Amino acid sequence: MAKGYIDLQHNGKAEIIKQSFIFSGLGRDELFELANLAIERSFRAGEFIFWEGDAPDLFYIVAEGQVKALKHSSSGKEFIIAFFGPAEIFGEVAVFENKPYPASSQAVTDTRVLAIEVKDFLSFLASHPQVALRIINILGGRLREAQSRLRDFAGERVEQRLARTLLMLSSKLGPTLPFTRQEIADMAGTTTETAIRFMSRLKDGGIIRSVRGKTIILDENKLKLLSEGPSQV
Amino acid sequence: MAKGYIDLQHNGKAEIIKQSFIFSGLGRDELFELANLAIERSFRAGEFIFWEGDAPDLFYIVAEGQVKALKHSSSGKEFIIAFFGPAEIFGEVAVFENKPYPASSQAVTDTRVLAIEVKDFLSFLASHPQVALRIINILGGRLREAQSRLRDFAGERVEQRLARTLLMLSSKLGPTLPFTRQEIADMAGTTTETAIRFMSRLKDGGIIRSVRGKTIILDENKLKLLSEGPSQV
DNA sequence: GTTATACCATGATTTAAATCATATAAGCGG
DNA sequence: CCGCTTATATGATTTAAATCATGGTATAAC
Repeated sequence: MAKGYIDLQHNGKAEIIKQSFIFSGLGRDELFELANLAIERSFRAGEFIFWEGDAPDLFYIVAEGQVKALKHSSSGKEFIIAFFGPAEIFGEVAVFENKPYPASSQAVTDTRVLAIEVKDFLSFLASHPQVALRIINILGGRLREAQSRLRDFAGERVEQRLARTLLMLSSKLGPTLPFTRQEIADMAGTTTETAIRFMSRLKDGGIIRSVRGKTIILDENKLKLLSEGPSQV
Repeated sequence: MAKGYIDLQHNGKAEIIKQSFIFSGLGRDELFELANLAIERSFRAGEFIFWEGDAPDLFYIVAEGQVKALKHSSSGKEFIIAFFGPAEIFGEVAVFENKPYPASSQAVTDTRVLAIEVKDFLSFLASHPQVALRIINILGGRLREAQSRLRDFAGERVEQRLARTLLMLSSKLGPTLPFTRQEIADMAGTTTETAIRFMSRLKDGGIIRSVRGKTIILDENKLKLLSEGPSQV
């Protein structure tokens, strides 16, 4: 096989790996080392990458597309933990504890991911402590946000939860949010109808504009006021 | 100061540090190095160790007593994220991101803690990668549990949430739980009255026995059945 | 181009849990 | 030992959000 061809393939994976926060400080040789370990996989929109409860044998990075992590209640109701875009790691909670994946991961759009065998990844980590520190940073951020959402679910009304969900999504993705009302409802822990009513009020108030399956936030400051809870006069 | 006296003091701190999961693999010299860095502080029951939003300058380990991490809703309602007992680290979410503490920490009982300056701790981490891997393990476990609770809050009824809260506490502390109905309610995201009604039903059903401020779980299997959600006939 | 499905929308009704009210008992502090 | 505070308990009422029902439109699939 022509060397040029191999290098191109490796260069593609290395480029994605380099964009990932936890690896962005690595040198060229280390990036290629990881690229050698990484397998690329493709999934159609709607396909599951792994299921909650599966054995955690692979560590994942999104190369292209969008992935959501989700759990189900005892009655089958879907709850969306997070969305992941290009260069983001996912499935990481299970991997370091050697316990089953705590959530399922599903491709929202047609998606390509890089997968690294856990044993290979842990070996790599052992000799690259700066990557471990980056992972601590990522996990800390995710734990901070999870705690914030827990507090919201325990003690805030549904419209605050919805407003905060929109703000969190826009801080991550920008003002254009590619989500249906049902997906927004599943992240905020409410029903589709409740999310529809709330979003309609935002449209009427000039806070958002939306077309089917996509929401554009026009007035983030008003949304922030809504997220702060009932006004205390 | 007599050397024997210094060693006794160091040995006390080193002993606590050694019991902490993240440090349990360290050698004697490393434990003493950390003990040198650690400051001991005492708090009376009810005192706050730090507040949500404070700058994250210290990393903490419980030496003796019990600490709770808590947040407040926009209406001031208290939500308990977790309890920490001897040898457990806390305040760690903020420290690795250099962002404010996301929750307050309060001594539940009279409590002694060890505090390490963040800059000293990060230096220590940089040269002890096995500690970083342990921290990843701890953060992963906490994130897994936070995601599970998020799913519960979003989609389960209050009695499932209460039953799961009791099961989670007992898996950590054993069958005797030193919590009031209000503390259990604050962890499960409900009101004190709702928790009281639920616990009274458990008493009537022979599942628990309780005395003021303390609950003993008698039948964990029945509690598990209750936690599984409404029976689907 | 047509049909089916998914998404958005609105209204009416139900319900789980919160809220409010009140009472009793246990434990702590002086 | 007494008084006060906190914790547990029960009942009635309210309410926020879920549920159910129905309809319209846009988009995708055939």
